[in-house]
Amino acid sequence: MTGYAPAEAARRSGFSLDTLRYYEKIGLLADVERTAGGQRVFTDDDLGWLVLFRCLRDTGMPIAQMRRYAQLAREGEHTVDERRELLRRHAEQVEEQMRLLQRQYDHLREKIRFYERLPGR
Amino acid sequence: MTGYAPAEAARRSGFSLDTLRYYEKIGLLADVERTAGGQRVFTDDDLGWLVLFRCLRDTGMPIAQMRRYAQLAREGEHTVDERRELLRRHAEQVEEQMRLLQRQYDHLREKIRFYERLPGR
DNA sequence: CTCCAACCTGGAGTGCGCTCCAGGTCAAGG
DNA sequence: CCTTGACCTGGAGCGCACTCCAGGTTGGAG
Repeated sequence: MTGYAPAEAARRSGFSLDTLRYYEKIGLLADVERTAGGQRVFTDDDLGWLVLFRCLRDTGMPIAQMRRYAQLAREGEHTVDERRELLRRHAEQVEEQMRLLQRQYDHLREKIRFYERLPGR
Repeated sequence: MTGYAPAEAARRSGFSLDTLRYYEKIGLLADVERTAGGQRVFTDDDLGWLVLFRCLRDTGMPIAQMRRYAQLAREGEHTVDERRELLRRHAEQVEEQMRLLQRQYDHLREKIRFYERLPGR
């Protein structure tokens, strides 16, 4: 029964304390356990969710969509198809994002080459 | 002497009219020509800048830095070294961004594989 | 038991990059 | 000339994802 204090959860997940509270407030992270006194105790499961949120956030998924995913997961087994499809559609968008980024990176490198070939240094 | 009306410039650059005006207002795009009556006329040169801004924006450069670059370019030849370095530093950040995106994309694909391997469909 | 760093809440504030609006002006086709 | 759609300005507003704050509570070390 591992439990992490807020500061520890923040350190492990890379999110700030405020962000963890925010994620709970908007219903991304649900039912975070509390001590008798009301202080949060994060479980390994919570940490797992945070790792996923980081992945989705870093790949540009809007919070509303992450919330939808989390919501579906909470509804149980019968939503697995929808969850899988949601992730697949997102993955496609990430692929598009990567292609665009690569393309613009190539432009950028060419622009830099232009500067490097400039006469007089 | 090609000149483009605002709507045409927007179409060609992919930026909205409002964004074009905004870019001029904040000093990204300087000295856009006008008709006698005050309406903007975009040149091929302006369009070139817009293509660059799109590249930089799509690769995540903040507007303040784009403005700095544009400022340097306007100051003349003696800023080429600084401009090149600015672009190089940015390119490095884009590389880092691409690595992160790839890493998180891999996580995402693995998560999707998890769903695909799920027993019972 | 005391202390104090870490935690709590609700709500306001921030930064970014646009986007929209009202109320007027311009200019090209008919 | 007249119409009308594209354009102008200054400034307010928006959506997102946090981030910060005040004022109070908790809980483990000593």
